[in-house]
Amino acid sequence: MDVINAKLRESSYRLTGQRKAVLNVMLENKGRHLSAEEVLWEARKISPNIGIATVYRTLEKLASLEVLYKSMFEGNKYRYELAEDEKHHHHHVLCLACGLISEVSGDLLHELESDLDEQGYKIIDHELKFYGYCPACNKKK
Amino acid sequence: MDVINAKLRESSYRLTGQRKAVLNVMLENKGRHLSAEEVLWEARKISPNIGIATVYRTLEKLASLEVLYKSMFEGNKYRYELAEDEKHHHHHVLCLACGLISEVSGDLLHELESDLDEQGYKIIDHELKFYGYCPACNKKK
DNA sequence: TATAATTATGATAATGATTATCATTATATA
DNA sequence: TATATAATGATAATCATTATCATAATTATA
Ligand SMILES: [Mn+2]
Ligand SMILES: [Mn+2]
Ligand SMILES: [Zn+2]
Ligand SMILES: [Zn+2]
Repeated sequence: MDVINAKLRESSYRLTGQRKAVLNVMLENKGRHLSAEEVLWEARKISPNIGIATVYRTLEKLASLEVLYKSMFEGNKYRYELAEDEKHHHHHVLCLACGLISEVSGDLLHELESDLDEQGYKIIDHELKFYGYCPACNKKK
Repeated sequence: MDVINAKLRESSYRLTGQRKAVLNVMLENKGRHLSAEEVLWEARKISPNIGIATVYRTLEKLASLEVLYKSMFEGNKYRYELAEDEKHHHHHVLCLACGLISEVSGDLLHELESDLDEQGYKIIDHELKFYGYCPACNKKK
């Protein structure tokens, strides 16, 4: 939280009531992947008049500061999650039955990346998503 | 092409002029990743009155038959490519400078998948995207 | 063949997430 | 306090995709 505050100040972003609200929502949902709309409903419990535009703006700012990660899940909707610097670069498993999003921290992709390096590519980032059934849904069948 | 025809017949889909046009476009662009809009323009050279709805419908059908692969690239737009069964499950490298989409056929992800298997997951599919600079753009800097 | 049933098409409206606009308000600075 | 700057919320615009629906083409049936 102090780190986040520092990042905001560095970029001369004011920590307004609305931004505090959005931040609180994300902090209280550590580990969850929320859509802008979901953040809006939660944030309105703290800052009742906050508008969707401000939510989008704040989420974008926080993502650009790497306080949040932004990722597309349903194919037409972004979701945001708190970036915990420990598992900096993690990946996702999506359950095709219940929609559960779980995480994979292992990262054996560096071998592929170094292959690409040798071919002349400069790889900056990668994103991996597994699709399948979570343990609970897998048992039910 | 015979295979595709067979697949269509199996599903009792008529191979209409419009569908032939869309198919031709995809066949003549083997290896490229086209948006629905791009397919529309090309298809109109063959079937001038074809509408965007028919293009979407046809692309969806062909994707469900696994004749095409469908994948999101720009974050808000799907692209379709001919599914060549050789490199069945390939992955993508996106150049952040010129937008070039190249492909990675290596697949070291099975280790991650088997980890998940042991945890009770049933993995059906996965999608990996690298973001970075292609060799050409990488040199220019 | 004539007719009925099915499937496909194209124009256009609707949808839904995101972005842009703009007048108003809050905050910081001189 | 006056003034510049940043932030906000309502709402319109955008853009890809999907739904609707009347019409046309194809196939099955009598
Ligand atoms: Mn995550
Ligand atoms: Mn490809
Ligand atoms: Zn599940
Ligand atoms: Zn490039």
